Amino acid sequence: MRQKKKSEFLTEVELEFMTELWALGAGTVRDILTELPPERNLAYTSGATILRIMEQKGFVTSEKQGKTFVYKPVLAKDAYQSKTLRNLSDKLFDGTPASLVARLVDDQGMSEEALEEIRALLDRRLKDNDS
Amino acid sequence: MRQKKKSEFLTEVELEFMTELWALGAGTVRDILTELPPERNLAYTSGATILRIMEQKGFVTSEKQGKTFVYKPVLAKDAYQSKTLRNLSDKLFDGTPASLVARLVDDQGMSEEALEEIRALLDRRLKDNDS
DNA sequence: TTGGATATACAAAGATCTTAGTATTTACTG
DNA sequence: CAGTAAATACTAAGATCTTTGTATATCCAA
Repeated sequence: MRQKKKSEFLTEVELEFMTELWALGAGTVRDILTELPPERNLAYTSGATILRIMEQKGFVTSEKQGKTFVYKPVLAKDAYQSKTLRNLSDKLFDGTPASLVARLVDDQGMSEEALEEIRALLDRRLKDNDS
Repeated sequence: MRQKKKSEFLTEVELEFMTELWALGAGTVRDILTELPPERNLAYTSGATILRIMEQKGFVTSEKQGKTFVYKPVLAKDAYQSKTLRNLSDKLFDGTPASLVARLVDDQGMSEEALEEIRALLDRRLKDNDS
């Protein structure tokens, strides 16, 4: 018997839509379709269906303004990023976030500034924990 | 018309199998099923099907030993980790890996040890860049 | 107030994913 | 050499994902 799996993570297309919603703060089907790249020719009804499903799954809420639904993300982008990283760390990095960073730092073209920035962030964070 | 999309990334179950293959170096259907958690009651034929599909997709190669196929990852775990991080960075972190690390480090669920480890990693990397 | 444009509701087609069953092949063992 | 255990090959059911069409509702302007 298959479990009715609670979909915790956004699908490819859902992430595409959510990214626009996060940027806009909130928006209608039309708003989002307008933001998508022009070569992404998606029928209006497709967009509407995607958002309706996202609402069913609990990723967004909607509020009717006139005849139109305005959709809003339930989870802030930050929170979803964290959640995703935790999952990735568990599934692909043996649950040790340090190894994830190691991989990133090893082969990503990260600028020295970026590295310094992150170290500063870590220093601040570790100091906070001490206090 | 839907594009025949080349599946670049492992699905959930494929990752589960590939994780065992990476740990084993190489293995048969039986090997992998043995490594899976006991509560994961998967029929033998299911495992065989999954690996056959993974081979079709180019994730593994096989070599027959006696009557049995031995499967081997095409991509090393390191390489797949990198690929995944690049994708995640693009799709969810505006293409800036630094913001990915920042989010990870900000995450409350992270132990002090892990943070120290990451800082050490950055220190080492920054020192290397100086030299 | 009625016609047109735009939005929603619903059904569903076709793809992929996950899982397993049935039939066939293969190798060993008595 | 025949029988059995185990592997492979193939088919397919049922779930989810992506996309769209059709029907209906809603608002605004002439």
